[in-house]
Amino acid sequence: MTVPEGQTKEQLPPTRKGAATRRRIVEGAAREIREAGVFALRLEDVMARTATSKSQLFHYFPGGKDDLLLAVARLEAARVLDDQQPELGALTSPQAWWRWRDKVLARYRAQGVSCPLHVALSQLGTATGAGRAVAAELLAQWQRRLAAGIRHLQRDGENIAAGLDADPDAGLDADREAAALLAGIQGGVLILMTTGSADHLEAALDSGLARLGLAP
Amino acid sequence: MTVPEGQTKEQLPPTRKGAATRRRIVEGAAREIREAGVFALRLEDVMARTATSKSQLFHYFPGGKDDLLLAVARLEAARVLDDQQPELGALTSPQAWWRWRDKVLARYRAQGVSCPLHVALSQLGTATGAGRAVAAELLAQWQRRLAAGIRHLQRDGENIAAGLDADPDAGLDADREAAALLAGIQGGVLILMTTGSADHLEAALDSGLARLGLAP
DNA sequence: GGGTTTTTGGACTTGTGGGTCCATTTTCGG
DNA sequence: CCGAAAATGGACCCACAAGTCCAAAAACCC
Repeated sequence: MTVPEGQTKEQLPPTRKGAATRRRIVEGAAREIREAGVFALRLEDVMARTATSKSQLFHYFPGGKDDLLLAVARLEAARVLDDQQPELGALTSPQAWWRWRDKVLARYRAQGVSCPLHVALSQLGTATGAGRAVAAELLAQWQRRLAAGIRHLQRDGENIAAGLDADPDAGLDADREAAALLAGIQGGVLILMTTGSADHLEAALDSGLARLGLAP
Repeated sequence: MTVPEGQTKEQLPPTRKGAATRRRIVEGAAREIREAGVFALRLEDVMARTATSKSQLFHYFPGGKDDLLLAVARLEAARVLDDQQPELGALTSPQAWWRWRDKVLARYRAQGVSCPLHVALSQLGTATGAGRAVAAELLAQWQRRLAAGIRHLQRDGENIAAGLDADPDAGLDADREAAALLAGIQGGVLILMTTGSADHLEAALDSGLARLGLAP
């Protein structure tokens, strides 16, 4: 109802060749954005890089540029979680948590000042709603896994410190803490994007883990 | 050196009338953005709303749209800190911290899904560097005040709990904790912008304050 | 009050890059 | 191997808002 135009449907091409072309276009656009930024992104560039014609672009992305951008956003969103695996999927020990922390930090340090997902989303004109949905879904999944990891920590803490009461994170609401940690990460990345320094991201991660009772 | 074109200089009009016009334009553009978003922002709209002509726009903002956007960003950046006063300037007691927390939360809840500053910055084409500078300066000031507040808390803690060692925040690096807290806020706002829910912002704030030893 | 600078009006240019169309070729199912 | 559906090439369009210009009016300074 709130999506009057735009082509939000994932439309998978029926033929093998078509699917390949579509993939090529999306990946090419993604690389283009990573290298040159979204501002510079013209359909022509994508055409040149992926050796396709305009008719193909509009064939696979009837909604035009927004549609393509949305596909790129989906790709990049998937990559965000993938890049944190396998740790994010199995935050079952303090060691796993720290490995995860290091991976996140390294990933965003390497990515540097330009976040393809954030920037793709920000350029979405008409299909803003759909873009938000992609981002929201990513955040939800991310948070879910963090919360699972926190609960794991809490269970282990209970077993080990049964009888004692020194466990720092026993009384915490796992979802809420996951939300706070996720917010810290997002903010850290945002600040990294504007200042070029990952200090805030690192501080947020370390502060968050400390709060969960994980000492460096 | 890295600013080849663009008009980064603040150029204050020499005459009274000129200054007024310039202000009118910036404020009109800011309102326009708040109401309709940046995507919708056309110079014509600004002209209509502020009763100015194109020559005026380019007279006061030789760099064109980017230049204007930058001015809006500066305005909104100033507003961000102002809206947190007077608490942010005097985080000298737990009560002040909590009042500040409430104010931040209320401010961003009211602002809702669209952050004028963030969105103005994101639309800056050429003058991206200058935009980053504005954002970086805002973050730096913000963090400085948080850090000052944390140090205050630590000093008070020492006095009160002299001899004891139960003070939770005594050993913390104030700047680092301020950085983490700021990251949480930024991330919370970012998430608010994409999901419409302020839960993350609230979680980040509460988690951050708890870490500073401030119980609700 | 006169000369200079600033401010303002508004018509005109521009060019760019997104979007449309149709003809041709290729793929694919049976 | 044939006919339908899908994929592709590339010419064309064109809206549209950013940016330019010059001349008239107002403000300022002494």
